Amino acid sequence: MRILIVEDEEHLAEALSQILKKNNYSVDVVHDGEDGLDYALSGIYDLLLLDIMLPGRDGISILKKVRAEGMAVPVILLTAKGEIPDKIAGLDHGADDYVAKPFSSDELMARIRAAMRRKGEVMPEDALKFGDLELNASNPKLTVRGKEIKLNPKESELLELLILRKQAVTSKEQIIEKLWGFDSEAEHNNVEVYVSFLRKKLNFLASDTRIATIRGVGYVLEEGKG
Amino acid sequence: MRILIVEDEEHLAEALSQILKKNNYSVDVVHDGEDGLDYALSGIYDLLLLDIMLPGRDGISILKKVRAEGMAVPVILLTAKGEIPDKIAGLDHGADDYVAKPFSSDELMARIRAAMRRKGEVMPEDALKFGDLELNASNPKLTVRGKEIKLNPKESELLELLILRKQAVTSKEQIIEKLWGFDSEAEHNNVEVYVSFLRKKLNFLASDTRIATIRGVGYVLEEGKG
DNA sequence: GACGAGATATGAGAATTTTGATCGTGGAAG
DNA sequence: CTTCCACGATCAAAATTCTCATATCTCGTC
Repeated sequence: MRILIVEDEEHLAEALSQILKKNNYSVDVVHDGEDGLDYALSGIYDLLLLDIMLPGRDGISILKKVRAEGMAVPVILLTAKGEIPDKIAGLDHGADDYVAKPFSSDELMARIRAAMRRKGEVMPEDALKFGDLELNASNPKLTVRGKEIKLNPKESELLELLILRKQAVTSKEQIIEKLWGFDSEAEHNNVEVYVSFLRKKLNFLASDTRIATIRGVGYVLEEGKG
Repeated sequence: MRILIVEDEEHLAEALSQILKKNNYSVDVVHDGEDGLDYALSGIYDLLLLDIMLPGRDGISILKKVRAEGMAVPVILLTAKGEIPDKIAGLDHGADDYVAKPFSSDELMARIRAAMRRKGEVMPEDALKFGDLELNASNPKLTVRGKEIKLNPKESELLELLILRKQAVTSKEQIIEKLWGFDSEAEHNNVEVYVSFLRKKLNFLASDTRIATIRGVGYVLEEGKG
């Protein structure tokens, strides 16, 4: 995945580059609009990150040219506060999203993923499996040998976490961080409640897989009967 | 709020500094352990962000010295992956938290807020006010001239957003970003529903303040009768 | 083996959030 | 001045999440 950043503020460009590299993207940075257009038209990028205000040629102009060339590459515009009117113009010209400065790296990453997703360049998530379980996380439901049942979001996230961690025991703290965010004041009992919900559904599906309690430690998925 | 970063990796230090400044903290950066200790002991910082691996003097050593001086300043340790054992040692020596690299800016900010909260050096959030409204966001309730009513979390976040933005019109998109996260697929109608909830409560409180609809644009708070 | 403390499980109900349907309204188009 | 339609408001019901009380289990201790 290769991303082009066109941004004249050196500091911001550097910060962006760092963030993206940390997330395993290849990054090229260009500081002015004319160069930006040249790079953009090269066609080697999987996503363009364009500042709107730029020396030489503004981001929207780059966007227009790129689209005029028939390129479908996802584009995210960076806008300073108070540039909201530009937002509309940008989206009209085929931007996939805009991000208002200042933004968090999480936000940026999520928007990048979202933009790529929208373009159909999806990262094909394989169904999550463990033993006889098959979890469809996007439209949460759980299947065991053909029989299926709907999960609600929290149940789904919990099961996903347990499946991803395989044999590793997952502590309640870890579960709380994932499901409620580490800031939260969620109680241990909340975890117990959702474990209980899941067990009920596993039972309904007559699954061989169980959620085992490791007293004082956490929970693990276990296959086969005990 | 003044924060000291002791981190030898220039890039990371710069990124951290950016993030913190964006969040309205004053930041000083030091790249080596000995200097770090000197700065830390100056006592002017509200929080220390210490890398564990450092040239000169490691983060845990700095932490120990600081605590030995009787300083209660919140400390967050930065650890590389696989330094988990250090984590325990650090927490034993009086660190308030540790953050494993790589981390998101959101995570860092949240941990910083949490660390400060824990130390009781709370940012005394002045009650949010607008016109005759007084919003207590932590234990969500809304007061108008003595009369008060409980808000649920989403109502409170919505009103908080509207108050913080004062005269500025807030779009539904912005509201969705704040209340549900911009990743979400929440509908515009969700916003309308919560606006409706709030209006009902404003009405109940006989407030002079109204949530005005700017058709096609968003919502604003307005004081006084029309 | 009996006992007690802490940890875990579960059911029921309350609170909150989300969905869907329906009704109203402002403003552009004619 | 009408008509029409996208946008917005509201209500009721469904779904989900959270809370609380109570039951059960595990393990160390006597």
